[in-house]
Amino acid sequence: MPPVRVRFAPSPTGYLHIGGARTALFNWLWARKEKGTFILRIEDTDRERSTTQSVQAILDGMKWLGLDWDEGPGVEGPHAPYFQTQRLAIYEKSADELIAKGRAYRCVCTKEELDKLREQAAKEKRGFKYPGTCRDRGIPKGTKGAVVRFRMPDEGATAFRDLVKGEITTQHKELQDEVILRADGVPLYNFGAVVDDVTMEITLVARGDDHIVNTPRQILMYQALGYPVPVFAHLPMILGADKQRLSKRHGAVSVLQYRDDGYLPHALLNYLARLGWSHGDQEIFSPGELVEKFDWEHVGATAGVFNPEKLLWLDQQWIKRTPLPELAAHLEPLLAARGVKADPERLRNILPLVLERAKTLVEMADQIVTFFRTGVSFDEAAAKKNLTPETRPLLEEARKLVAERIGEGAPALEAGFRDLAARKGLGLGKVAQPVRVAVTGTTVSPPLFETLVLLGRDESLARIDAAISRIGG
RNA sequence: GGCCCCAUCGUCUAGUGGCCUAGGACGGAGGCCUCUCACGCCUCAAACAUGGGUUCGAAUCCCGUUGGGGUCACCA
Repeated sequence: MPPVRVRFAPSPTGYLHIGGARTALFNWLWARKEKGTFILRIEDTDRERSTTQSVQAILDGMKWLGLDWDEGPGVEGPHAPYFQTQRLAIYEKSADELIAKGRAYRCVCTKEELDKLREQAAKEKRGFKYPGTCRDRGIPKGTKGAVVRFRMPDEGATAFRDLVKGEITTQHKELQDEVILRADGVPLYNFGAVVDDVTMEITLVARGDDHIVNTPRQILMYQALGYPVPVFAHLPMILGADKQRLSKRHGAVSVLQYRDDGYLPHALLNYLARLGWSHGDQEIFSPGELVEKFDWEHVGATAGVFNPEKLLWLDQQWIKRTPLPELAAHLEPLLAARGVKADPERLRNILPLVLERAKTLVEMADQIVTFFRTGVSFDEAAAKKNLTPETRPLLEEARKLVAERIGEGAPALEAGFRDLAARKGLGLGKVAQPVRVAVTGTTVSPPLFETLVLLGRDESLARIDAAISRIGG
């Protein structure tokens, strides 16, 4: 068996979206598992819609996810260039070959003429098919405005065995002579993809199942060109909650949006992999495990609904599993955006405290900043309920306790507070809650005693004092 | 509409003819733990779309129906 060569071939007409990312992921996984080659090819033949910003956005998305490519933009390789618009000569040569073989021909029918016929057919509720007007006219190379059409066989059928969908057969009478090369030499999708997959020696094509209809046509082109046909794997669509194909209407669909929303790339990778693929009952997979365990047998054939809540859960799981230094690195830009330049050593001590109660990095950052600021802003409702003349004596005693024993560590502080509560005939919660509000401004926080210790003596006392004076009286 | 694909809890899925009284996960409900919030743990509710076959036996194989999706460009 020849070495595995797979590719992800996005068209740069927007950001890298969830569906594209999953296609890229499955290709990447297969390449890495088989020690093959993963190629990134930019299909920028739609000159109207392709932009360099989109190319950059796709590259950035891939990099953030850790889907590194062995050949493609930036790394090049033996089949460079990897932008289709830079490969025009190759398509022209292939098209000429096809014409010489009688498998394609030049055509001067205008789009306007054809659109008219199409409209007419629609009005009469008939299917439209290119009538083959130019099939045998022998229009020569160089004719102004001439496109190249592929000549589809009139009879018979083409079948292939898809790795996820199984046997798929298409009758040739369903096919029509489609344009493969525009007058300006820019290829259309089916042709460009085939020529590139051939020249780049692609062995397996994994893409969205919206391409199933294209596959028989492409197979016919491989055959006409005299090349071996790769294996195909058509991945089911990703749907929104309304079971419609996932789109902007469904909210966040850009991979980089998830980065900005505080998701870990491993979490998104994990989620995307499990959406359409499974390995028994296992839910959590590191990228390494994915590479090790991925297989086509367990890729499902059913379209899947994107479930943001499960992704959120996975993110939380990955926050808990990510090594602290790595987590700190992910957090750094978020903290910087909040005006905090965190001392690494201190941050490392704080992380374990907030890690358990955050589902995203954004939530974590929001919980961390209080440790690096002086003073606190009070949640009105929390203050009103907990910072009252009744709790003032408690706060004063708590202050004394903190002043005396904070140096002994969190367990000692806790013992002291339990003592205090017992003396007052109260539960620990009754004493701790006002102090929590005093120190954090809210009723929700990491464990109080650890929080105090991490805040340090001076800041803890300052905050308690501020709370007491807020009560006044 | 033609053609193609798909069909297990609300969602992601396990299941490849007997191990299925259909398993896991998210979400939901209840509980335990507890200084708050989380985490964790326990329990519960929740599905084989439908009708025919094939077979000793079907969630698993075949056919129809229904439902959903895709595609019908000089877009990809």
